[in-house]
Amino acid sequence: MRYANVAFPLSVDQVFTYGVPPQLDTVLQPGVRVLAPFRRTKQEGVVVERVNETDLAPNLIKNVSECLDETPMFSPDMLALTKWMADYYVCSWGVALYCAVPAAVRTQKREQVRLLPEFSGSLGKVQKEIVALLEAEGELSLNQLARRMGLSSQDVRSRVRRLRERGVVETNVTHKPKATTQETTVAQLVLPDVDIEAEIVQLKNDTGGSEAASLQRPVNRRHAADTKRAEILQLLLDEGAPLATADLVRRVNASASLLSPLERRGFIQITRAQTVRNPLSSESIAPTQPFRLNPAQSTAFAEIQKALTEARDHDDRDRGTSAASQTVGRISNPDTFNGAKHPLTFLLHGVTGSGKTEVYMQAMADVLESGKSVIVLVPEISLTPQTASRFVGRFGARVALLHSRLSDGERYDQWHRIQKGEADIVIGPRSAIFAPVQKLGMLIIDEEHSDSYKSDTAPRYHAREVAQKRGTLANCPVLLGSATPSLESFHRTRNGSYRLLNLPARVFDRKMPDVHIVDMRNEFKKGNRTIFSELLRSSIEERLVRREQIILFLNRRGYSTYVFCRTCGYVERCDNCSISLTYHRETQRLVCHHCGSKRPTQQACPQCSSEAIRFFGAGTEAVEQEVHKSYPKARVQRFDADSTARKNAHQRILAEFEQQKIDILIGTQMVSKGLDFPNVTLVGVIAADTALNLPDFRASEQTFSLLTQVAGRSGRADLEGMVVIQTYMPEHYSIEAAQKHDYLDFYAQEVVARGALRYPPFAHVATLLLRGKDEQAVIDAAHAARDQLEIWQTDREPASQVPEVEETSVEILGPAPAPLSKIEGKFRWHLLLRSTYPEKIAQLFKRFADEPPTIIKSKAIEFVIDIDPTSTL
DNA sequence: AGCACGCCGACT
DNA sequence: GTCGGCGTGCTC
Repeated sequence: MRYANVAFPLSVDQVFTYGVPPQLDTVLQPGVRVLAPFRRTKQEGVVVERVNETDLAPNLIKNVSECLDETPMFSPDMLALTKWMADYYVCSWGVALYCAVPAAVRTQKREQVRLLPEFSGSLGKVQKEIVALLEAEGELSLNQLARRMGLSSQDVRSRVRRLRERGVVETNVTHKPKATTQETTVAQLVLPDVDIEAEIVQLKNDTGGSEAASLQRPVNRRHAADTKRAEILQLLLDEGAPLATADLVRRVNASASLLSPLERRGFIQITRAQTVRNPLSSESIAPTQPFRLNPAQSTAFAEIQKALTEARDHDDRDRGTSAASQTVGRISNPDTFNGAKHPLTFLLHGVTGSGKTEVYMQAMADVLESGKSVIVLVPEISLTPQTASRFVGRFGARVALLHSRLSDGERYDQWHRIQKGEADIVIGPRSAIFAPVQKLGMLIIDEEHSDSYKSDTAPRYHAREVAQKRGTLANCPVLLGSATPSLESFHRTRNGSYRLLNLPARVFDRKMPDVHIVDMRNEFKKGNRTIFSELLRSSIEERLVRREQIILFLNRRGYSTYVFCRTCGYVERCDNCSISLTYHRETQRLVCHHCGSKRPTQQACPQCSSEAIRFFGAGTEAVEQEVHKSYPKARVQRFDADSTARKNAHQRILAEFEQQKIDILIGTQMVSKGLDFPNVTLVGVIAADTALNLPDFRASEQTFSLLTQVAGRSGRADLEGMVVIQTYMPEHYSIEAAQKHDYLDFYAQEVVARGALRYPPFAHVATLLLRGKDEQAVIDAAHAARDQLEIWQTDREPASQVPEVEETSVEILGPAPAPLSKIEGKFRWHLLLRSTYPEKIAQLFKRFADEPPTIIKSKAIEFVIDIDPTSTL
């Protein structure tokens, strides 16, 4: 194979053909990252295939300059997976590849600028500034120059280019990896244990002087040092392995200067060694044993186990055929991933508290036993120490935990640990679906309905769909779990593409909490103008008396959701976004929850100077205040993005709640998932219908799911739980179904609504969002986009027409202003595409991305393609 | 996506 | 004749 095709993370979906220098021939396997000459510079990309033929004229072909990996960073499966993503979600292969890898493994380009000895002639003002800076600092990178001068990097680049042409400066481009393996100094024992023990005794005896001796300070100090030395040796002895010196001195609380005498005297050796930055190693977590499964859990587990065994047998039979090579480049319908050939996806539908995690863990143990690995996805929000410790407690150091708080270095090390097979369980958020495990035995997605599995940047993939594809490629089962499955997933159990497993009851026969619906219209009629209904009030009082704990849920941060002038009707709005500002009492600021901009509150109306400015719409801060007012002695804590902003605040609050130092926890979404506190017997939902009123086709599903999840926090142990849901729409089916804990009832009603409107799961939808600062240009672009798509849609060449596919196989709706019509100063319009053939939508969008209407470029309009969006706001 | 190129008006 | 600023189009 003479050439290597390289994909770059550019927006153009195209591979580039390079020559292979002889010394790189063996190492340039598909999947390795390379540096290759690209335009004037070098660019990092990925070899996706080796080929013998090319249409290109030989003189146009350049050679790959450098190979960045000894072994491929992407396995054949991962190449196939990312290719599928590129086709399905409409992005370039290169972008999909780099989305599957942590940013920390990417090389970073730096362009250093250096002054040449002599230069003459006149220079422009900016150029003189550049020269002056370089004279002062010697050498600077382009980015540093840009920052120091407050210019855009393009501006600096063009200045530097001219300086370079005139021989004033020279530049030098380097490509360095962002994170690399870390080396630390470690200490290790070099003498046999007995000798060390003898020395420890020796050192201790020296210090064993009389009390009087301690009055003599120099002696005392030396003795203290000897004690520390003894401790150091003891620690190394106990550890039985080399220990980082930094760790060592920290743990015995000694100075590092004590080490070198020990080395000089030949007891220890101090060397540099590669270390793995493992964020788990410092935590000690109590091991847990498998529980005895109840009948429903056993049945579910048995089914999964059967599939695991079948997958294994299947593997043994077909070893050698690569699933990857068969599927590269084909667009697949997610509904057909698991055709008759691999009926491998399970939906574990278990009510809250039914012990889904235990089923996962026993299935995981089964996979590990066969020498394979498992990826477990959990929603980012529930990636807390509480979740982690459940898995770490069972599987210990085999777990690699990927979470957003990892440093680049930690992420890099975890990634390599997984790749080398040192960790065979990966737990992480949606991006963990790309973890480079070699022998994948199972994929688990907990809380599969969670919208955190949908990426909000290009490519806007859904981890559940990617998991389907990855499972098919690796021939391994996919296990989805939820108390409130997404409509799509449950629908697939009905049409036979998923297998349904049920856990209908809580473990240990615990009862589901009693859910009470309070119609807030009646409270208003009765003259109750406070946030709490009478029922919620009395229920809170009961719990406080009984010393049981309470969670109050409200899906809004801050104090009030809008600020309104009663005289003239003025509402405080964000200048950059089309939403009202939220008043935050704690910081005394009006905050935009979309762009984060803040401004001080006014005493009088900015428009009419009236002082009748009032706050409306309660947020968590208002609930907190109300609780303080009504129950001054209760210990209250808010748990939202504001109160957990500081480092570790998240963990600290949960720990205090667990230790019952907090009576009432007031929270947003953050309290809805995964929290498991036995003493919580009351959950109050302050306003159930905030989400219901959003103009979004998933509003009912969101509401049902949220209510069910929040309600599930109550009565998880021996104490019976109660839930109070306050609403203005008590008759809505998503609220009624949540009251009855009846998912099937909700599904039955929602599926009818979706069918009538041809929304998922009955059709695939996709959106094209156009945004820009010039409102008229955005509107024009949206219409141009619509017209263009319409033409391509009806104008297909006859050859490509499949008889049974109707001419209008893709419906194009809109354009219309997006419900959030302006965000961060950009106006937003969108189109909705709908079809039962997702590949048709992808084809249209692919063409749109390749040849967008001219107005998009000329008027600086950005466009965003979202396939299978989770919301259309 | 970068990033260089080339064009045009402003200024020396 | 140069500099600064910006739109245009290509990348093996």
